[in-house]
Amino acid sequence: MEKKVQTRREGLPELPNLNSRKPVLRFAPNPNGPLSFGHSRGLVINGQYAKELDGELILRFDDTDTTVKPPMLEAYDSIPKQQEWLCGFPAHRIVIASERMDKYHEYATKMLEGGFGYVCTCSAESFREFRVSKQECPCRGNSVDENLELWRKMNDPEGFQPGEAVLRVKTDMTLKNPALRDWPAARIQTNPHPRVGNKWRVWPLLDFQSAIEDYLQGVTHIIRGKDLMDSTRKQTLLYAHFGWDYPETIYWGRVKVHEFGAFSTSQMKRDIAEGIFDGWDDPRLPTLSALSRRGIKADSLRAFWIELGLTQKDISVPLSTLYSHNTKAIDAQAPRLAFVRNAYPVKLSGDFPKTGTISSHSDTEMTPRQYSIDEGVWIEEDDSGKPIRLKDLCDIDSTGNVESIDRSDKRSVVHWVAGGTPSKLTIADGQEITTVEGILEDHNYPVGTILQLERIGYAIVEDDGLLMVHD
RNA sequence: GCUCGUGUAGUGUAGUGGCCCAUCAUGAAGGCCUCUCGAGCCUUCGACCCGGGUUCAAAUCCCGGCACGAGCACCA
Repeated sequence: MEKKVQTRREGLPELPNLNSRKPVLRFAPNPNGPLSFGHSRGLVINGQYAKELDGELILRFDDTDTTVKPPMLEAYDSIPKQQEWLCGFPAHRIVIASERMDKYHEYATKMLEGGFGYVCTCSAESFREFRVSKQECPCRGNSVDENLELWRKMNDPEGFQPGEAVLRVKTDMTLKNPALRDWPAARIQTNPHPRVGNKWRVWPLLDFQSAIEDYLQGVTHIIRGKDLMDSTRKQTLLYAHFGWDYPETIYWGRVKVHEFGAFSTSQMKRDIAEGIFDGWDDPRLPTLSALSRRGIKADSLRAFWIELGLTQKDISVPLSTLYSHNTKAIDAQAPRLAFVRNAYPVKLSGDFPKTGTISSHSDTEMTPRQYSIDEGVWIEEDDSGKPIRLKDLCDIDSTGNVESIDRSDKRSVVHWVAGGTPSKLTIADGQEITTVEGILEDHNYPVGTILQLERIGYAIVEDDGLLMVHD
């Protein structure tokens, strides 16, 4: 009897409702800081579809909140670079919401003129009561002219102040889902925007800004977290008012990575300012710059997210899954080198080859390492005091007497360094960071080379030592 | 509380009524190879949340539980 072979879908699922179009996708981060691991999912998935289906990827800066999540100017430069690093191609279009404010105002006005939006002067608290009790608020009955006048007052510095008025989309106060009842579309913010200053006073909220921009850009497919499901429903109601068709929408569930605790961009920003972390690329942080510095390849992140796919399940994955992809990406190019932790000197006596070469990689062609032994070698303290085999050299007893050149028994094989240079290995393990002193075999590899430290794991060469990549 | 969503091996994932006593990866255990606790190769372990129903046939459809998650912001 033959074993039945099953066909298994590889890669991302087919994009629904494509109808032989070229898809237009978008990824819309808030530029209140550089990109993190969490953002990489949106970038990888949207980017991958755009690439595979010869479509377009729009990188959009959703920077319409100057109060809670004020934009960070450097992020407008760093995000496109990181996007290109991660996706392997630059975004086809870059859209900056704060530069598109005239459009959002235009459509806000159209909404008021069309009678499906209104300016609400209720307080947030009293509107919450209306929402819960399914009652219409008094402002809902404003005439178009009244609304246009109130809208003018929202935009007038002499008029409403922040919190005194908000623009709402008229849906239906009796909708089953409370989140959808006459949702807010824009509010007044007087903090200056780092890019456009005080040019605008009324700023759209995400659901309105994103909905209008997706329409203007011709987005065909929106792929995003399922926490935004209600956003889709709100925006669909707005699209219906305008007579537009909402893009096809796909969701993914929440991903928790155990090793990355709860990091938020704003919290990281505070902690860096306070000196708890060295910078955005501190190896303890889950930012893309930190991951890249730690030797995680863009290919590995792509493979990781594509493997997780697009299910709506909330999942929890260990970082070792990402590391396993990364090992495949780096192993063939990682020269082997010895780093002796807590170096312990051993004086060798007897006959052994004082100079020679050792392979740098058992599976690939790579320039071999050369060694030259004066009178002794360094081994790890943990390996001392017992008969051992110095890898690729000889068997010795606990005192350093050479017993055999060929491997004579099953004693453990340990790595060693002749000469070498004091160095340190930095290991970031979640929030913990430790440094191990040791002796590193001499080498000429430039900064950025990923090595495999024998019996330890992969590490990347930095200016002032080694940074652990992973086991 | 209301609303929405999800439940396949330890962790992820394939599977949309029969090809499934369920795929692949990772993990764990063992072996081979290799003078690394690396890579590669081989073997083994291990799952359809529970209860009903529809059907000749259900992981797949329906109903009810249960569990978990998210939304109900003048954040994104």
